[in-house]
Amino acid sequence: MARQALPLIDNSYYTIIIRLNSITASLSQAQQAHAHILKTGLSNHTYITTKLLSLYANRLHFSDARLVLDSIPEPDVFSFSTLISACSKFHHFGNALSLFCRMLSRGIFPDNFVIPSALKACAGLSALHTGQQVHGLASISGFASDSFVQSSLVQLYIKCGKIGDAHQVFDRMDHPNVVSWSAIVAGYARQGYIDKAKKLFDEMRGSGVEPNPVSWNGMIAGFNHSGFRSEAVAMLQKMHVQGFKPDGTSISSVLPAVGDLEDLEMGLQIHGYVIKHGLASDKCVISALVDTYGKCGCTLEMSQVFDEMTQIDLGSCNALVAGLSRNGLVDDALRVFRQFESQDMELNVVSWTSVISCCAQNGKDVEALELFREMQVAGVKPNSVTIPCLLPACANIAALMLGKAAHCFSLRRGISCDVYVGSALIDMYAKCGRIGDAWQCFDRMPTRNLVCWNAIMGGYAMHGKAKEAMELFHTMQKSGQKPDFITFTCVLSACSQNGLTEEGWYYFNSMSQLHGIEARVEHYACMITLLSRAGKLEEAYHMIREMPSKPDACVWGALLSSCRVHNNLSLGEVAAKELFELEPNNPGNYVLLSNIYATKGMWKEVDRVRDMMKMLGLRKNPGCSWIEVKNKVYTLLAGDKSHPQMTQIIERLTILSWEMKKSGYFPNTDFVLQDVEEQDKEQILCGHSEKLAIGFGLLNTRPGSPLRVIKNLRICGDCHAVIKFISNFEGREIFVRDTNRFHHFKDGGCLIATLDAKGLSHWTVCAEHTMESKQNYCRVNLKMSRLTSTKEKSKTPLFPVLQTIRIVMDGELEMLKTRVSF
DNA sequence: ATAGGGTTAG
Repeated sequence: MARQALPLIDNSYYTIIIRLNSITASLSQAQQAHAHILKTGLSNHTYITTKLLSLYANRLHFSDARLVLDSIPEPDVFSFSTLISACSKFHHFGNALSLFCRMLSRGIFPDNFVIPSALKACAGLSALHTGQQVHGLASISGFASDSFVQSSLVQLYIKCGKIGDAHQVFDRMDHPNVVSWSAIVAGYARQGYIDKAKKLFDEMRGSGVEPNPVSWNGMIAGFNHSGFRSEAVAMLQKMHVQGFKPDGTSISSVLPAVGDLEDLEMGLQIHGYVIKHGLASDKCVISALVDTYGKCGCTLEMSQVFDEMTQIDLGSCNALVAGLSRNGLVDDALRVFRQFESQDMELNVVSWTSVISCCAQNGKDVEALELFREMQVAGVKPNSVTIPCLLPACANIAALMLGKAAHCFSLRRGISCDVYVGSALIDMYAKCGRIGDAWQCFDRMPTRNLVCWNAIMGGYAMHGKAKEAMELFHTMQKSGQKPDFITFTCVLSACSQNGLTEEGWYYFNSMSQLHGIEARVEHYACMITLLSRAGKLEEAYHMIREMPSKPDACVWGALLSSCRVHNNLSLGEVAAKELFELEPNNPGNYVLLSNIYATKGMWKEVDRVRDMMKMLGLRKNPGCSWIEVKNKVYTLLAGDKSHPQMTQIIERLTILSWEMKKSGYFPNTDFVLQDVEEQDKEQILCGHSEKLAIGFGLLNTRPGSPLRVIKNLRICGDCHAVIKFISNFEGREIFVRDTNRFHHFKDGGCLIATLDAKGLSHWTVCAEHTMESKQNYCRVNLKMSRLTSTKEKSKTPLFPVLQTIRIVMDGELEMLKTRVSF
């Protein structure tokens, strides 16, 4: 489209151009000029209007720019290009592409300036397919050999992970300049092709193009990104040796690698370099330093770097929160976070995700969900990192509905294919008893990494589906994915739950022989469980003795649990003695031992264990009876003895107890009552013991409907027997999960299977705890929540959901209170 | 008028 001829003499025309050119910052100047242009009728001049459009666009006033563009009677490629490139420049990629399409649809032919802008937008959106179409367009338009176009194509393909395609374009370039060289080299480094990257780096020099600091930094960042940490550090050293001065970017690219390597020495050296070269004013360098010290466990140095910072920077604040959380200083992390919040800092998605992840990783599941709600209220949008941080919290408290909402959110945001999101979803569904949904998530993933495979295998193992887990193990290998030690933990735990001794041994041995993976404590724990469940207690004990590393609580716990099942006193005492050392505050161990004594009628010893617990301040009552359970219920309900269900509950418990005794369960001992804090009445009521919870569940669900018990605790022998008995007696399926401790989980009789989804109200008994903070068990909180019926579900909005969920949860408590008011 | 490198959350 030819531009309009300039008027010969038109003062206002030149005046306005001079004026437009002189506008530097102020938007109001642009608006004034705009008004003037409209007034003088100069808006027909494409050159002027395009200039104006550029003013608006480069001040991020896209809507005004768009208005101007639309007002141009015959816009040319230059007008469109101006706006499209501004959109791309400021990351408004969607706008850029829609404008590009509009341009094409108006029959305006693209030029070699607009195509790179469009390609940049495609790269920004990782829109490979659209990018390929633009590539095609560039080819038929004869711009495929334009070096800017080629360079943009290289960028696009690298961004979309198509390094091969990027290289093809690159190869066709006549004389790639340092920019293109750097891009392709960084692309290879980022994808983890370190040898290829190094080779190209040398080739670049060979072809007479000298790398500049950007080229070096690209390599360092690329290596770091693909997990080649030592390579990244080595690259920095090489850069330094060869006389290139590492700048702030080099330092902030290499520091994460230094932190991951926990190479404090290197960190200190780099810190020295930073001070010496005046890089301490660089925000990224500071936040990376905070992060590095945090990763090296130097919280003092970390705080020092943070405090010395002259200007507060969000990145460093986030790094500080993460560093505190990483070093177990959860309360400090939360306090610091709240402090930043109260200072009116513009917290971003990283800030919120850090603190959510901090809670979720430290047993504060409910807090994590509450923070997620606050995040939504604050108007910060969760992303593909937030969701996998949140999902474990959902899984731990079996908040299936919220987990599903997070799933819907991921689908809508198009992040459900992300390997982290997908793996977290698989895990969440599996832990909420929905192995079918977990499988669907897995099945629909377009790309899977090891984490995904492990998640689904772990899920099947958790559900006692050993056959499926083993099949997946082989499918995975066929697909070329190599197993790691977690894979073997999943497979072995699947075997151990199903008594597959032979298979267990096979996988255990093949681990080091075929895959070069040394057996860790958790693998031994699986084998110990497998052997001891099969009654081969001596063999299990022998294996513990032969273990290369020090057996941990899981190992001894597996033995003790089975000793309780088989009532093997001598080995039980050995295991208990070890456990009392390793986990002096875990009441379950004392209970298991005292149960063995009780079975043998050794009441003196039972008393001795009781005394030990009393001395340690462990509020547990080993070997207490159903009578005591009943008394407990009375005490709890003291405020309202006339509750309509009270009598029924007591009756039910009495009948069950009687029937159990009659059927020969527990000839000598009675049930274990899980003791909890008096002040948390609803918690006591909800999860005082599996037996109570199941009792309530039996009472409040339709006969025959499945129940599930979700526990994060080691389930001791008696509880197993209760569950086993009730499932037979009531003809109900009772699903039990013991998070993260597959090998302690499930005795022969406990079924684990999928819950039905017929909209029945299920009771979910959640024991929330898990944190074994290094050595000791923390306090155990038991919780109960109810999964809503299908009807209720449909009323619940998806996202943002937490507010609703909270209300539902509180509502549940209300409901509980009215049912069994306390 | 267009182009390559950075921190913090999994």
